[in-house]
Amino acid sequence: MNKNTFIQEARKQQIIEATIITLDDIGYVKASLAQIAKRASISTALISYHFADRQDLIDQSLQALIEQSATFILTKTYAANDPVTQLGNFIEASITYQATHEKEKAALLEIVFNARTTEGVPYYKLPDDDEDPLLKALCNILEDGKKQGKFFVGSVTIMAKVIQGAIGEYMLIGGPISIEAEEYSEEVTKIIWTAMEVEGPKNA
Amino acid sequence: MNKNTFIQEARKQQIIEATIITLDDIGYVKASLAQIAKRASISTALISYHFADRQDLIDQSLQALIEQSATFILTKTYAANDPVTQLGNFIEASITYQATHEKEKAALLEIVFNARTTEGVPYYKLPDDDEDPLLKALCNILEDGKKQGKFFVGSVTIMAKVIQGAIGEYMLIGGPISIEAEEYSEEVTKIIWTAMEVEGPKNA
DNA sequence: ATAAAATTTGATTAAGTAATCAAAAAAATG
DNA sequence: CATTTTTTTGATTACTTAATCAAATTTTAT
Repeated sequence: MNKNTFIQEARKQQIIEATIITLDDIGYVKASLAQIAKRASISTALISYHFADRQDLIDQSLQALIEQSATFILTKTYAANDPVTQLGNFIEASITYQATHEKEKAALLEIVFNARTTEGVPYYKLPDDDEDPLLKALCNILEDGKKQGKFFVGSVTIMAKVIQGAIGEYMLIGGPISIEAEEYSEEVTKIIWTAMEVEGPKNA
Repeated sequence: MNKNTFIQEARKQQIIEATIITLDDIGYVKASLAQIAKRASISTALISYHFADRQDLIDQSLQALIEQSATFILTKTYAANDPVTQLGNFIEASITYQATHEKEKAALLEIVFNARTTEGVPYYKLPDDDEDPLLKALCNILEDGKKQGKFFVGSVTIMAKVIQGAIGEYMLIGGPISIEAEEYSEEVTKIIWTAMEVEGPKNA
């Protein structure tokens, strides 16, 4: 039952990886079970054996993608203790993750903008506020900085959205990347700090 | 040939409208010709008569959506002459458009994040810089303000992305809208002006 | 009104879809 | 080594898809 679960878990992981590759490769619309199976070098029936249905596979892939990116970003974020540095870390890590995880970034986009609940509600319209650990962390950092008198913010919620937007926008720069990740994240950090009138190290 | 074109054009317009409604309704994946035809109360073959293929229909719908929003936003933007007000107008008009054109907003998202070129390149990865009239206008405004010594901007390109990101983020707030359009656009304008050290009327 | 042209439809086609299932293969168990 | 359990497959299922086309309808022109 132990090793058994390991093997099962390994195969599920393999199928999820193939799903991510397929989504990046040909997009959500054409990412059929057949296409995913081909990339995993298995039969389509095996996917059905390990996952309840296509929706289930997509959902588990999404969950894996979210967890992976959140771990990466939050680890780097909380390497510091003060909100000013944390914010800089958060922005930099978010951009870096995208730049170094092309496939995962694309797959995440494909799922979020295509999948819908059984009731037909698109995932991107679901209230992310409660669930999204990244948004939560970002809001906490902003609240902290505000309390400590380091940030001057009107609405924390809206400032968080603006930061998320700036990060998200980098996702959409495709093909031959015209703006380097480092340049972009430094400049965005500078902009956000200025907007909050931070006397930061990069903002002098 | 004159009235003829009118009728043809009217039908095409009707089909494009049905496409937008369908995309908003059930999403790109399920927006088949049959579903679109049903909503237009016509046969599927009639769609094929007026459009080369599904891709063509989607492309023409996208073009219509882009033109409509660009006209709306740019008209309001250039009601003013100075870059500071223009920027405020641009942000406000962009948010307002989304808030008042739910269906069009959703349809645009569905197309941009789903459609791909024949070579398989997703539309959102296409280099928008050259074509997108909104980005072009935004960059011009920022350049103007910079030249006139009213904006302090490091990289105009990146500042434009940040603004676009803040606007785009509002698109993704779905369901029971937690933030009012007016509040959001005013706060964003304030943030961006502060980031560029603008002494604006709303920024005192 | 009649002929010609444009528009619209219903039926059909060929291809692809997710999911199921009995049977084969592999692995784990005693 | 034999047998039970888990894993995997190939074939089949019922269904949806975009696109085509001859025939019917409507519109336009004469």
